[in-house]
Amino acid sequence: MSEPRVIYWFRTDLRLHDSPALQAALDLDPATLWPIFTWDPHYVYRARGGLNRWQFLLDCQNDLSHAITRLNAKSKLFVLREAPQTLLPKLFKAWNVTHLVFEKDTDAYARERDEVVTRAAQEAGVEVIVRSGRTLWDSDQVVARNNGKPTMSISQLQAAGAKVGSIPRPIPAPSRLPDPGEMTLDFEQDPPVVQPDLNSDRRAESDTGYGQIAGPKGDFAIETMEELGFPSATTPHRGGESIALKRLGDIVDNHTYTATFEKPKTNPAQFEPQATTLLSPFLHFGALSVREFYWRVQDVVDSYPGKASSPPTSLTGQLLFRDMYFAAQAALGSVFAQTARNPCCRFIPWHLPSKRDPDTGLITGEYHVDSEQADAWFRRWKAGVTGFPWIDALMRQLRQEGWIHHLGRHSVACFLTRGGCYVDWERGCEVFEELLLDHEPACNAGNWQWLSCTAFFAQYYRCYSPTAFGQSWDKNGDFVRRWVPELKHLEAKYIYEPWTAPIQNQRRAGVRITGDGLTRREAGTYPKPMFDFAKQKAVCMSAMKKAYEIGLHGDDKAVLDGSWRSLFPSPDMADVTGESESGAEGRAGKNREVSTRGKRHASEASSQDGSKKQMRLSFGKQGRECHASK
DNA sequence: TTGCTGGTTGTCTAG
DNA sequence: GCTAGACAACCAGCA
Repeated sequence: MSEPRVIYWFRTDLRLHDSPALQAALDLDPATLWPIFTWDPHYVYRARGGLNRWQFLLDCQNDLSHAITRLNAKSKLFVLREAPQTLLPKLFKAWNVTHLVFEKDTDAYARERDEVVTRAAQEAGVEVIVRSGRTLWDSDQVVARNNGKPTMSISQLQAAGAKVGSIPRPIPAPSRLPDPGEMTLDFEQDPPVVQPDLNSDRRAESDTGYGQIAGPKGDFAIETMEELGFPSATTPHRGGESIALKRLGDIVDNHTYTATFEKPKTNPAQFEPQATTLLSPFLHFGALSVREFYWRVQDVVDSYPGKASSPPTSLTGQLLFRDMYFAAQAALGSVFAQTARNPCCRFIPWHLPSKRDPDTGLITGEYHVDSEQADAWFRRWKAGVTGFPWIDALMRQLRQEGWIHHLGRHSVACFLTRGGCYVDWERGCEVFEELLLDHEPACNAGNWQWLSCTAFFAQYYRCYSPTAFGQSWDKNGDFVRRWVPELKHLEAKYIYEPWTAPIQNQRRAGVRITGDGLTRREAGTYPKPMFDFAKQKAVCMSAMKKAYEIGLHGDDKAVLDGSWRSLFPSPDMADVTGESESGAEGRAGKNREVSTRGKRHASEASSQDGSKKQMRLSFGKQGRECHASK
């Protein structure tokens, strides 16, 4: 056999430290190794990405590229601008490749992509080597050890993980890299499918990213924000493996912080510096290995003389949650990120339900406006002008910096869904997908399901207050003053409920509480709250109770064919099927009706069926992993 | 089958 | 300022 000529395909593993896949490539002792990154149109056009996350990705790529060049002056991260499914088969031939090596990626799209690429490699006689390194344990093995079921609790994850084996220790970064070979491009570029472009409204200029496979100068350079048509990012958080390792080092040097960390006790209102590690964006891009993170922390915990915290609240516990969501996604595939067809996700007839592609059954990113009022609430939530300063501060920090504290995410997610607006969690999930630096499809969908009490968590009566919760952490409202400068000079006793401030106090603080935040917002004003929270909380709670009693899940026939309407008191309220346009107009203000009529309906149903468990409808068992036995 | 316990991260009020 | 208990009541796992 000829000497190995290896393509190492970087994807969500933009690092040199602790990369089992890169080590596997080097173990081949190749004569030639091309470190490449394919600029994949799927992520550029079909996944939502805000400016801040694009910048963070480019930071990670640049840092990795410099690190590669430090090991071999002839090498760097070579970026090729074409979909990997079409590009790699051409490269196999053009570069006379013998091996393709990459880290396993269990995201729904990534699996499909990698299957296509792997088949093409096999047809070209190229050996494919894949190693797991993105999670503590291989997610597919976790699922297998969880009886093929998605991991829906930390205890399930821990039990399955223990059966898979011990978490591998990190391996060192390589000390040398082989030369890259010739990089002839004697083939045509397959142009990307540009439409639909979910990121078009963020581009200030036209996207020239696909002008040439090797970039505008033909040197396989890393993309720039200008090349992609994006204006500058606004986040102060920068990416790259070197920053990640420095930050991790600083964290574990503080033994007390590392060993006694308890997530629920960290302050969501703390800023500059934040109360948590801010390492999640690095995990997302693979600029930091999760196993490296785990063992660096665990070693501190093991040697800590005092009482250390333990999972799930400890630092390593946070990583377990990440693995739990990854394994749940690995088991369920694409439907994990939506209600429809997801057997583990409860059906709640939220406002603003998603439209679905009738062919694939997957949500399209568009939604039905079943209530103009709910749509206005959603737009105000998204823009950070709800009139609730705690919520608005968080949403503005998210938009500006791409990061908010986990408990802040809880606050705004609860507020949008079961604890305020009664808007579909998929709407919030999409906004987070766009804005979060650390957006991880599995964790984002899982956390939205958790907070909306549709999966993982069920205590819907525990509801975050948009006023009291922030106040309990930050009595003076410094966090609000930082992000909602309109209220900067308001007295602390009014800062979380500015509408209660007498007009003289508003005048003294230089602010007037008026308007809806969306139309004709005048300088020196802050909007009125968009609803009476106590009332709206009661409406939501009652509606949740009703939906729990009915007990539908995303894969129930009644959910998929729209017949769920006959089971709910207000049958025209919302539509998760997305296939019917009926009932999509103007039903604002019916929430209260839902809650009061819901009680009657529930009691009728109970008396007919005898028990709540029997009330759960069961239509076909295929694919049921979470509630088939009910 | 029944009953109990625990579940990363709620709020409010009385004492 | 702190704590305990009420609020209203979910699910999964286990004995």
